[in-house]
Amino acid sequence: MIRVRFAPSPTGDLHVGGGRTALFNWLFARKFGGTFILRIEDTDGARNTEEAAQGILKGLRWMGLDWDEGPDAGGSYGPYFQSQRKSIYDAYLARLEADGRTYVEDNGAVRFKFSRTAITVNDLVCGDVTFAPTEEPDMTLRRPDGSYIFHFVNVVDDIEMKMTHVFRGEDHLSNTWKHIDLFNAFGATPPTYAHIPLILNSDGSKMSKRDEGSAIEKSYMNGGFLPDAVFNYLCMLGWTPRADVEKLSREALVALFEPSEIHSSNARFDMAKCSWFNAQYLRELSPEALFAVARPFLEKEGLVITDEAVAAAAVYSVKEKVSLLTEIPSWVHYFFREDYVFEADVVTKLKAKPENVALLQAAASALATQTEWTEASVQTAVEEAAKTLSVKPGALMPLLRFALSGQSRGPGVTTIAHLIGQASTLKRIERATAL
RNA sequence: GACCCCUUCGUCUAGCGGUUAGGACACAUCCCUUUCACGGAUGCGACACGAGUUCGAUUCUCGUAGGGGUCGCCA
Repeated sequence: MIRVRFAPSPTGDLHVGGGRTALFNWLFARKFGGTFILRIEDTDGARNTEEAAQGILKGLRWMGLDWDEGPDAGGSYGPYFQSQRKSIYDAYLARLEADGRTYVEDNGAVRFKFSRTAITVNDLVCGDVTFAPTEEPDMTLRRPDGSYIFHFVNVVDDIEMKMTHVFRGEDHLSNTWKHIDLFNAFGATPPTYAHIPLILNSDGSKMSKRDEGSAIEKSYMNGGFLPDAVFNYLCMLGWTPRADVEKLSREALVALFEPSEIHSSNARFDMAKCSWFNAQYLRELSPEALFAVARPFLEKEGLVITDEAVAAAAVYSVKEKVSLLTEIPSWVHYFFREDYVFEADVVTKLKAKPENVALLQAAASALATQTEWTEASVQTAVEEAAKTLSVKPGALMPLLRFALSGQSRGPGVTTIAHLIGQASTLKRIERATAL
């Protein structure tokens, strides 16, 4: 039975690297019917916070990485907060002490006597990596205040929680021999490791908090991304599924996941490609689904939604023009208010030719006579007006767009007119001619 | 400083001794088009360097350079 875990330390927001580590563990568990455990490594009381822990859970849930054991999920190997497992660590430390593998410093810190033998890490990604007998000082297991150090609790919990595989960042590879030394000291079999490459900034430097795309909540949840898109993109960073396309569903990704295919070289983060994935997922959303995810971003920009059907249709009309949900408000704001601002170049274009006012008034006259108000009837009215004026409809459409939206880009003019209604359409044209 | 991992277009990558070195994103051009987009087509563009091994190296070996990581009483 496969058991894997994601073991974050709640010192800050969920990082994109952590999110991907959790993602690979999750894929592995789901593919092989294993158990995905979430363990909070909060042994450093000075740096850990409850908010950070909650933030991590929130981020994981948003990404759709559900855990089978852990906080809020329970399980037979809890508690899943290391801060609540002190008695277990005390018992394990006692075993080491009984075997003469530890010694106490003057100030009370407890150290582990390394075996100082060559240790080989059999890694699913990096292959066999052998570390020569170490010359490093013995490592500390317990601080003078009685609290435990990461390496120790990490190993003890992996033994206690019966982990079979450990997918973690490559930054841990250099320390893995220490963990194996500990497993050996306990007479336990180490799990199979898979150290995944790190995610770097676009310039190749180390990605850390504050860098673009580094924080799940700030960059993605609040940045207008869809969970599926982020999930898909992160999979492509360090792993190439054997498929002929890159856009793949969660189900497909789970089915395709193969640990040995994970790359061993670091990957640079590319926000443009991540956004491209988002655009792809955005476009396949239904009007209702798109409106549901876009709504918070609309309201955040102060747009007041009075008619949900119209609002949903308005949002849907621009779905192929945006990549991120955060871009939607600027594309649809005029659907929600009459006092929209005319963009500078629009005003310029409207005033460029004196006859524009007459053209708009002619269009308004034709529009005013329509007894039913559909996209087709709007189209008909504009064509009639154009015919009367001996111009092409194409000469009228841009002007109407400027008048109805104050912008030079957007959905089809007939779509805009239909959605805002006949009265508003006529009022907006009048307002534009008065500029 | 020591040790570990890594190195194909700008980016993510395919490739597992013989290929016109393929794809995706980005970028450029064209088509479509009432705008902006979408979509379609085309183009631009890479094997870090140096030795070996071999009939033949992007591919195997070694070295160099470069990037990343670890060496905490952080995780």
